[in-house]
Amino acid sequence: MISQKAKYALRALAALARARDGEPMLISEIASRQNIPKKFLEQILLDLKHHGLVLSRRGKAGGYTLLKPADQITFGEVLRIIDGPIAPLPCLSQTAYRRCEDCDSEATCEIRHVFARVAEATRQVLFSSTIADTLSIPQSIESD
Amino acid sequence: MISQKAKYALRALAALARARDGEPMLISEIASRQNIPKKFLEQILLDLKHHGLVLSRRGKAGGYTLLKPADQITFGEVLRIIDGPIAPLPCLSQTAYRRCEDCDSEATCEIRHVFARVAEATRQVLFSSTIADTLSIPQSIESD
DNA sequence: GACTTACTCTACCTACTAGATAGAGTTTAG
DNA sequence: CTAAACTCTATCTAGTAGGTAGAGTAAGTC
Repeated sequence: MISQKAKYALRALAALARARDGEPMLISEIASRQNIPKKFLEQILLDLKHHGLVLSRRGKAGGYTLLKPADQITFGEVLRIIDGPIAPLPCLSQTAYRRCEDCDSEATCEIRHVFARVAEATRQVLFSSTIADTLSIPQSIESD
Repeated sequence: MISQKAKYALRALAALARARDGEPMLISEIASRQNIPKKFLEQILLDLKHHGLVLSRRGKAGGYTLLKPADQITFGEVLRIIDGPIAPLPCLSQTAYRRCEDCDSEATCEIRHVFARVAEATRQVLFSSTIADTLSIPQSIESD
């Protein structure tokens, strides 16, 4: 299961991708549109900003905008920022490799092979899916 | 990431699959061979027993044995028992479906599609891999 | 240049879970 | 009847998820 935080992050980016060109979007607007606790969303957006996915402006007429085109932000990179490694075992992570403490050796680990295939399959989907893909989902009509 | 507990469970089953035909294997033997805390392993095996994967005998000459052939125990079913749902979102779980609280509707959820593909890809691997697959991994030689 | 709006940052809180440990109880073989 | 071995319930500790609070800072606007 991915975390609630990761879901919020992806949905927030999806909301930004729908924003009219270049117009910054308020945290509070994203929060209400996407049903995300505002103060929690602040943290998430800040995190995404620190990782170069979005850009912010303070003060009046401030808000957030995407820093990269939506089709260049993959689900995989967002999940890595928010939830950490994609791999199901630490010894299979590309970005945060760690030896399994209790494992004698990776060559003789009986379960590593299977999970390597899981990791590969998962990455295949996550890094070929982008925020742009969320734009094709019809949104419920809401009075403006 | 899968839990440590799930790793232990899979490795314990792998150990049982290597046991000489029908011979029950002691918890303590599995624990020492696989480097698993014994008391923790007890709980895990008990859990697997309650789910019909293994069989136990108490008393002298007791121990654990597989209840099904190794090639009929999939990684997926073990993970479900120990870690719960395979799906990355509650609304995509086959065995523990739950609506996402913060989601307006599943039809308009912008991220569900992508994770449905992740779930499918993951299941494909996990339910086609069995404990029998672990038998092909060479084990380090250890003096008996 | 004060006011207001809106992002920024740090701290904190509560409930839950992972990962384990402890120990009394029960079954079986011999 | 006793020793071996599984069974069950309780408990513990550290860490994390998910969220809240509030003071601080920057960017307009009148």
